[in-house]
Amino acid sequence: MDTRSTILEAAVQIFSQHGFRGSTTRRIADAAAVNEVTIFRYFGSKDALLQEALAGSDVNEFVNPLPQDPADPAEELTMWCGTVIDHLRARSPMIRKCMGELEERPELACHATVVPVRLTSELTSYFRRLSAKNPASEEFDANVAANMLLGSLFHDAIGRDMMPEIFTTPASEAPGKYVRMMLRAVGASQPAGAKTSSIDQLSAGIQTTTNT
Amino acid sequence: MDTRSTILEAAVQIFSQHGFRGSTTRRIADAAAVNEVTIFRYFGSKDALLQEALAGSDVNEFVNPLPQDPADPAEELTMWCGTVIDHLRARSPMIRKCMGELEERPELACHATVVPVRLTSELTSYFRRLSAKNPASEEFDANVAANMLLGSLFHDAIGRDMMPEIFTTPASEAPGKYVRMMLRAVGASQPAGAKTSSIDQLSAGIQTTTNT
DNA sequence: GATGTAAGCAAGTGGTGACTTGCATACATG
DNA sequence: CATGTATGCAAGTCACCACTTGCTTACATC
Repeated sequence: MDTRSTILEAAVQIFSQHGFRGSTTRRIADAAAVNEVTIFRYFGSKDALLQEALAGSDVNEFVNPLPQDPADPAEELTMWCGTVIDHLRARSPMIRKCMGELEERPELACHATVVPVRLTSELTSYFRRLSAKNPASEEFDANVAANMLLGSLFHDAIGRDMMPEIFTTPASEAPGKYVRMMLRAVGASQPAGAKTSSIDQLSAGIQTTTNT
Repeated sequence: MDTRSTILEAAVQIFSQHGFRGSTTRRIADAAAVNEVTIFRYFGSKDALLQEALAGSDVNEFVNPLPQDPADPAEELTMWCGTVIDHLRARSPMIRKCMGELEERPELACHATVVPVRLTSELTSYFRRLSAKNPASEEFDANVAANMLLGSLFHDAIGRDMMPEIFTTPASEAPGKYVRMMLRAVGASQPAGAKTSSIDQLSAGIQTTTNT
């Protein structure tokens, strides 16, 4: 592995433990097992280093799209939320640090928002598709539903190690519970083919693929 | 106002803007309009000052209990959530800073948790009471419901200024929307006396105004 | 063998931060 | 008037931090 990326990785790791002010160039150099001077030769300044490090770190992108055509929402959403919450939990120290830097260094903090923003829009449109497929179910605001579900995941991922006592559900089962609760709220607690309210089980069940 | 509390207040304010490392004794002294030395005479060290300041700060105070006997859950919860979210929003910089300090200074960060912990237990037991009063409604996990609702409030209060674009509902209407969604999830979208379970949309539709 | 490049190492510079010391001032109380 | 207390002010100490400079080592390539 080359020196440059070693330093970048070390910077991310140190930043997520100590925040900006606590990420001294010496600490980063030690973590990367390089000489402190090398950092300045490559990046010029601590600011530039951290900027590049964080910008590149969210490139460990989150990809695990929700299906285009909701078939079994409970199953699909539970899976997806499980992956999302794992992602968030793995990065919770980093996320906390970014939030703490919001006022003083917004250009760093914004790196923590790109994934959530994408997740929200993806989940919102999934809920919209779900609602379109279930026209007889109650009307609901897809964006509100998405924000609530993602809010629950955030709260769990970030809050569980700060306040373990408020979560009576074990971490592994939590996503499933959030999903089931939310599906009841939007009136889709049954698989999308079956129907809970009035008339058109058949049409929704039959109309298999619009295209993708 | 006496010097001591002036300093404590300034410390809280500076901390919520700059976090621990950014809260230099000089900055705090300037904000309090006292000499830097005075800080050390009163508190001995920066650590001790901030410890005392956060312990005494009003992040720890929230009083606005939910009614013992749920009468109109939508109304009561919306009111309560509105107050909670206002509380959180007003303190969001401070909360973010505390979360950022979790790894390095847990004894400071814990001050941000005492209110949420109390809120969760209060809301959980409200949901339990609600469920007991509505025995025919679907079973649900009161703690999960409470965590989801509070998670949504947190997400909104803390996330809205980081990612305004993901919230399509204006801040003022958000709590009401979260509450209505959650009440549908727990099968209590009607006032606690009425019932919604599977079949009786009609009764729900007809029963125009319980009161509001 | 000559040259270029990547990196280490030692030392230094200027700034800042926590905390101390010593002294001066103001005010209140006996 | 004398004494104590609360605060200000100037200066200093020691440590750390971002960043620089100058020199050296190791290796690879021509």
